[in-house]
Amino acid sequence: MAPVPINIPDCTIFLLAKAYQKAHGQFKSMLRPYDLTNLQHLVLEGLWYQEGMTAAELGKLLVLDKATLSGILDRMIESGWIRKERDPGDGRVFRIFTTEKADRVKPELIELRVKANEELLAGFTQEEQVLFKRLLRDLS
Amino acid sequence: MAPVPINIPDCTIFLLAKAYQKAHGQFKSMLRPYDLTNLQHLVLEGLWYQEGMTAAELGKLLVLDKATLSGILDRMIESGWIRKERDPGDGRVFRIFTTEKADRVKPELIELRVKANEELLAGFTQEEQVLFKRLLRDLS
DNA sequence: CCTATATAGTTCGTATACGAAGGTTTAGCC
DNA sequence: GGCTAAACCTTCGTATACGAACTATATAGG
Repeated sequence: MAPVPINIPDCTIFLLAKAYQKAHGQFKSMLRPYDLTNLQHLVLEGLWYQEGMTAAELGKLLVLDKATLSGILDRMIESGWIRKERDPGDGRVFRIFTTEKADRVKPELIELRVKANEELLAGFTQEEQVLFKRLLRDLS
Repeated sequence: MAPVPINIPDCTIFLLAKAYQKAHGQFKSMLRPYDLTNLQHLVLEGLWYQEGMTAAELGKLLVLDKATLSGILDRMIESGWIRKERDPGDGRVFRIFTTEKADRVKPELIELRVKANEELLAGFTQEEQVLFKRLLRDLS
């Protein structure tokens, strides 16, 4: 990832986009050995937090559009990371579960995410790290 | 945009992705009246900074993949925002220029970007704004 | 019981992203 | 001069994103 050019206007939106691009790219390459995309990994983390969520609940938790999520879930079923079950009580709803294939690598993947975050924040002091996360959360 | 759920793991990459998603979405809706996407607007800003750049130079300035840029430029030519000219000296190169259509709305668009940034940072103090931008720049 | 409305998901269209492969043109080197 | 490597750009394949339209199912009211 090339450094952000110095001569770009003082644009926070641009800086944010490039910071995201960099973090996303770094984690993406760490996930390559698992044949998982960033979003697919995020879905697994969401399901490990709470198994059996509906697609709508998962989308709310991960702040993903239902149209986006629909395709991601399809591909993850295709590749055997998750499975879908119709809700017995509500015919509109699917409940999503991780498969054994996913659960086998769960500790590795969580460790990987922790490491990716550490690397990303490696240049910051503890105070800066805490502050950075607060600012990201509190953005208008 | 829904608020970031409290119960998501302490993941900076996720926070960064969602902060970007929010900023991107807000600016996107501000650009809708102009029939410009965020990236198309960014290309215009880049060209106003320096007209006649090659696609490669523009990609470097804006930190965009050349494959991504190729499609964006095509659509912007199609919709009349920019034009391409073969470099007389180097047959491999295209130089990109804004059109009159773009230059007519230049002041509005720049004003719009400034406003979008202000809104995004509205909840922060001056010190926090400066710090936030520094942290985004210095991310590993 | 039946209709009006709301909710859950899918599908479609358009625009990013980006790795990889391919085509063209230039440049370096013997 | 001719060949190889490098630079510039396009194209292809896959995966997001997300608004909008559509289907299927629930639920609320009368």
